[in-house]
Amino acid sequence: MKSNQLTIKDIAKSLNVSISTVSRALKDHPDISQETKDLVRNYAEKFNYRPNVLALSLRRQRSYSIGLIIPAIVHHFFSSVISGIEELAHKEGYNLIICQSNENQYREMINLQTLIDHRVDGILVSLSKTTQTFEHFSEALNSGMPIVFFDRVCEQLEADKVITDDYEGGRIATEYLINKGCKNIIHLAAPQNLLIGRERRNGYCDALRKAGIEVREDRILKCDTREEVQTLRQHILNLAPDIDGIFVVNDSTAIAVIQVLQQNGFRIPEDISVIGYGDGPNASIIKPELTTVVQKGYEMGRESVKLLLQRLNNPAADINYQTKVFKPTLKIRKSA
Amino acid sequence: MKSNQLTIKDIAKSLNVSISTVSRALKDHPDISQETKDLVRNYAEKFNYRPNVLALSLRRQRSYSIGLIIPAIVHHFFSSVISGIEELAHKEGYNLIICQSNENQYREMINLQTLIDHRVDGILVSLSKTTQTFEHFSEALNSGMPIVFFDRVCEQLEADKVITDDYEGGRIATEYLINKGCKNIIHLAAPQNLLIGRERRNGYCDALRKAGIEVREDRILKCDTREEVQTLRQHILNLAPDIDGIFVVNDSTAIAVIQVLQQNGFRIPEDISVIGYGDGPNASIIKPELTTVVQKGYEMGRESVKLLLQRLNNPAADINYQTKVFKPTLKIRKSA
DNA sequence: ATCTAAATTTGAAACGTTTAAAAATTGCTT
DNA sequence: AAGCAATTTTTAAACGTTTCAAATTTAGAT
Repeated sequence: MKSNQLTIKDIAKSLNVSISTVSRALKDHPDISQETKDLVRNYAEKFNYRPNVLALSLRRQRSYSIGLIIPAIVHHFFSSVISGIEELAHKEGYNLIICQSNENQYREMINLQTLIDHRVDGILVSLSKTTQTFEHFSEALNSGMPIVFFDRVCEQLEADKVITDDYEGGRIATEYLINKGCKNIIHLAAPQNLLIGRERRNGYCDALRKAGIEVREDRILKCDTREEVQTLRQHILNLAPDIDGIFVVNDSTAIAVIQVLQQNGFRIPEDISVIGYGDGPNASIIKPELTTVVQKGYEMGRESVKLLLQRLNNPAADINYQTKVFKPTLKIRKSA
Repeated sequence: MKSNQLTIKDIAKSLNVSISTVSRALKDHPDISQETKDLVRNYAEKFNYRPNVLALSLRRQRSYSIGLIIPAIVHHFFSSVISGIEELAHKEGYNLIICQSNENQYREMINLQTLIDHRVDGILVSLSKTTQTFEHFSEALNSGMPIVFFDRVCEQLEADKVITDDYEGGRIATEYLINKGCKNIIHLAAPQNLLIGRERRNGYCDALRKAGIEVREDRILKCDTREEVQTLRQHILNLAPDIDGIFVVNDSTAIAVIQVLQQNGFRIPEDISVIGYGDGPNASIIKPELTTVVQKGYEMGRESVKLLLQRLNNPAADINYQTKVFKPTLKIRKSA
């Protein structure tokens, strides 16, 4: 923040006109004579005047920046969401302030406060895994802050949302396994406080029921990271001889499972079929290549910004929250 | 930017004291009586007063935000750098404005201007692949904007830098191949306008020379993305029968090469050894697992912020730019 | 009671911008 | 040459803070 930046005031002094004349000349206000406009604009051009965005925001009561709270940047899904957000936001003249919650509710709350303090015009959020209460968000919403939730949303919060139909995702994955002839399918699930966790699981359960297969609680494991696969390694291996299909809540966990199984002599998909969720670049690196549910991160990012901008540009429409739902598809490769 | 946010002015009015008293009470200024302090602070607490960061920045002539220009968020290396940056920056009270250049010089220039317009206190940059001229940066530097370059830096620019010793990286990778008995080693290189591209290549060349192996131009291919591997597919396959080692400038390209070679009947590492660069999560998914040069993204991110903060907190030390160099190590797995 | 010093509070300017309203300038008409 | 309208420019307030300098209040000493 070097303050050797030229200001409107400097221009006014140099040119011996008033500050407001400069301001108006720069934005082509009809009151100003052509002569003066040229004078001011040439000077501004020549010395590379750039308005101070901070002052503008303060004056306008609008910052043209939007905040993002995201569990972790390093996951491919999230970073592709960010790409989509960044792309559209910048194109529309907004800049992005990104905060990571690191899957931690407390950090998430701090992040939210930071963004409010910075007077962002709106906020995009994907909930952390450990978030159990939502007052911080409902307070912000009540105070009038536009918030769009994406992917990891929460039912209780009335707000704009962008999601994939995770129930459907769980269903088509499980049905595919069933159609392949699998009879004993386990599910490695996300934490059940997350809606996406419950939905994918429900899709899985309903698909089984529809096929007349009993849903067994001992065949649903909470396991959604590589690390957890290591922790549950023995448990999974004990289960392995009795099962012929696994529906896993995300790709990297699915890959870790495949690796563990392969190391222990199980053949994928001959002995056990595995389906992941996400379709990141890893999916086509693992051998056998991973059959997985496609999640459109980039598009979801864009859509979230769209929804937010709609609300920003139309603050009248107080109510009428929208939920944009992406339909998941199954990318069939070799692992199932 | 809902303006129903409580201001210091509101508090002053409600409490029938002056604005400056409120301001001072809140920051525990010794002039203010304990009584008044309590009064003000209780009120502020009760109604959840939060200072307007925009106004603060304007007044202080310091925004406590730093800008980041990065080629692409979706690459694991860069997203782990971001993580490191975000972590430390937030901890130190700075917030982060992230811009993607998408490997495009023009976008990079726009990004830079945006950040300057936002009066960030300093900027972190990793150059885009297509950046050929550097006036935009030297101008910013000259005007006093602190800039730290990381990973993709440029020799001509005098500034703080954080890099890995890429020459060394190229050297140890190539030497390892030579020690394994490889005699015909090709190099898939990054664009040579990037310093990292030249350095890794030079490391490769020198290692060959030192071993008495002729350096052949036709054995150095510009090829640093999955897509380019597809484009050069036939060329690579034509070369393949005559070679026994490949040093590739990044992991994802290395993986793509392995896949192409395997599909065409070459065995890795028996027929051809392959070494990558980066050590992202993909490296241990591919079969055979990838031997690769380790790049510490998270740590480089943190170090960049550290350097920047040093400069921000010590604007006196005009000169004396620092370059922090990380020593690369080789992670030996199965592909070489 | 008055004075003085110390303690406390307030007013005003500043950061860089916009904009409503007032003021000054111009150019026609007569 | 005066009057008037139209054109152009300026003044001032505002956005939410901080902070210097000035003003006010308090309390102790006479």
